[in-house]
Amino acid sequence: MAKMGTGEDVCVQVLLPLALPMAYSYLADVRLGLVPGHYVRVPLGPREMVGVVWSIEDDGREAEEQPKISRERLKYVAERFDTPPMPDVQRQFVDWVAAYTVSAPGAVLRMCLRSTEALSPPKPQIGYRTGGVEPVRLTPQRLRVLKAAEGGLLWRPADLAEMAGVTAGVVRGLIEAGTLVGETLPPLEVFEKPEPRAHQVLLSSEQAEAARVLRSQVAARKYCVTLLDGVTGSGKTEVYFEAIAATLERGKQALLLLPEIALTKGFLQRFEKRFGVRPAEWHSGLTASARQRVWRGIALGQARVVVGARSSLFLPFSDLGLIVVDEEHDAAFKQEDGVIYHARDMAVVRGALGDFPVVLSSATPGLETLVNVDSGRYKSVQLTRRHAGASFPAVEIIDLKSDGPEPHKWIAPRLVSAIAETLGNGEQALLFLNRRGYAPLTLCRSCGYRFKCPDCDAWLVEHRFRRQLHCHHCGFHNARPEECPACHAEASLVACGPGVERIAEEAVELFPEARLSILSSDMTRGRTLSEMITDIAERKVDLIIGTQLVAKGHHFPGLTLVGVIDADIGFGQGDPRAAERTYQILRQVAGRAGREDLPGRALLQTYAPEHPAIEALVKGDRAAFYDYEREIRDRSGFPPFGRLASIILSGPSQPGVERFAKSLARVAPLAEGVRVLGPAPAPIAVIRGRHRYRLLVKTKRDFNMQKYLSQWLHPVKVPSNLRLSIDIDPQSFF
DNA sequence: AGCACGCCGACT
DNA sequence: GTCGGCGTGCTC
Repeated sequence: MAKMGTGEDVCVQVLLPLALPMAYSYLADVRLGLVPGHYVRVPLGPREMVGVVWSIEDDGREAEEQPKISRERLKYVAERFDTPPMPDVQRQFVDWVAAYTVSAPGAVLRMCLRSTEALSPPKPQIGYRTGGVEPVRLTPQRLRVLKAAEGGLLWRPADLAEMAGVTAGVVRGLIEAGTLVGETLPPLEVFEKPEPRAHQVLLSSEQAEAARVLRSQVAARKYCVTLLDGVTGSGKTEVYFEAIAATLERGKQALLLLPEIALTKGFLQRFEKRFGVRPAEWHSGLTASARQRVWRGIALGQARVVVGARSSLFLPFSDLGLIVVDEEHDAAFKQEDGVIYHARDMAVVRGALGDFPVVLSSATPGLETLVNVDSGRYKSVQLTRRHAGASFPAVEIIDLKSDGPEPHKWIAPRLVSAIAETLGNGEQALLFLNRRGYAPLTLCRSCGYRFKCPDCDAWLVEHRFRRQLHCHHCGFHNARPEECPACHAEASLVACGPGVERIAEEAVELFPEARLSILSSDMTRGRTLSEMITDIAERKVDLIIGTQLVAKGHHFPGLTLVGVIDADIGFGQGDPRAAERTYQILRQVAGRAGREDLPGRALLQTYAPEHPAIEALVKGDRAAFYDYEREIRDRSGFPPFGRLASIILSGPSQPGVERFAKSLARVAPLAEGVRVLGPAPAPIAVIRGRHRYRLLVKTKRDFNMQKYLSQWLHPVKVPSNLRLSIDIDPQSFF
């Protein structure tokens, strides 16, 4: 339906949600009234696609992106959507993130267009009720449908079919026969406005002061970043809820970012209790229709508060006025594939572009954040006291070198007696081990064969409940064989090391009467997880065995003892970040104990009691740990005192990837204060059959990493069977 | 990201 | 002889 190019057409540059190097030019009738930000449907090769108008030629002068083909050959914009245009600030954000992460703007735009169906108004739903003509034939199935539909209410066909236990065809037949009559249903589920003063809780004086600071920042409507730095159980949530309330009072939208795993029913209920309505939710588990509803609600400004995982940064907020990043240190904020970004850092950028405050909340802030506080870039408010005067649990060490359990056991005698004592008092105990499954490695005693994933460079983890061996890096799993696949010896396979299932097995032997619950992401799915958490909170469980999952802010009032099975996971590889991670998670887990009037204690099993992270936990001296960590990073030039980028190459053949990685390293430009390390096999050298090599670029703090990388990589032709991805600010330093 | 085009092996 | 495997390259 191409029209003739007349003077009535404008040339617009449309960014498409594809990893293309630039926006494409199209013609559009001036009467379409296109402005930058409009969502449009445009032809692309044999198909059509939704994109966003990025710029428009202004009176005679072309926009900076020149079309490479002549104006006569340009195609026409097919449709303009009536959805409000993407705000300028979001387009700036897309460009900024693309430039920072060295990725194509279109690849970032793709994250903004996760629900293209949401661009059109939802089509009205038809509900059906009884009351039409008598059917000619009344089969038993038809009768069941009519019985289900009686009462005069309107039902959707799919629901009717399900209620009557018949197929959709039976319902359709009755509709066609005119027995069921249809009416348009009122649009369901509009977003109710959260009420800032629905239910204010009584804040402690310390909380009130912190809330006052945050409220005044919201009132100032200026960009600033504030670390809400409070020990576990000090009530940070109530404080940032006040900042959200203040934002709502000023008619702005608020975004609360949580690590995906913390987006629980419990948390949403807590929000609902405070604000009277449920917030809009955004995470990977949403259905297509929920996604559509939320996206549209945000674009139209109906949804006022969004609680979401990292991808919610790219939602089309019409009037965003605050971002809160809870558990800001959490590694889950790092997006590891596609456009690689850190949601906490990008939230700060979004705040700067939108000129509004950003709140980072944590009991164990990232070192980067603390250094930004030191330098005055970020402000900080502190909460030092726990609820109702509860103190941080006493942390004690069990030195596994001298006081460890007997061979093939994992719970040391002192921990066993502490658990017995706790359970005897009618209190709850938690055993923490950040390893899923039964055993992280299975080997053959007679020939030494080790079970390894065929597609990854990783041991297979035994899951004894399922009688399977699993790869935790890809979906691979198989049944656990009875005999060794290499030497065929029978009954020679041994499980090495513990996972949570194995700890549970030992705990059952030790405490047969205790009611036990395993909390691990692969054993608890969806609703069951929240049910299990509720069971624990209601004290239907005595002993909890859990992975990382248990560390995330759940409130268990009866829990007074935390035992850490292996406090050393993460040390030893020499990666400075690993020590920080271990410190953060142990501190969080230990903080689960004794939140109310009951004092708590934490026992850490370790081979390295002298490690600064362990010592800091015992002494309760957070500053000592961060001082140590700051010193190490400063001396070695690691972030935040230097910059890092990693270049990951992956491909089907190991020699091919290695050869290209080496050739890439050879052409790295020389520059003052830049070191290119590697290539070395990436931390997990093979994933899903793809071999991975990694180059690490380490520079001084004030260095334009993106410019350097572009100069280096732009002229390079990457073989088409290899993939090159860039990770700016990688989490792991080795 | 799709989707077409194109150049090689095994099938009715 | 064709069907179809997925490598390669283009899309305003």
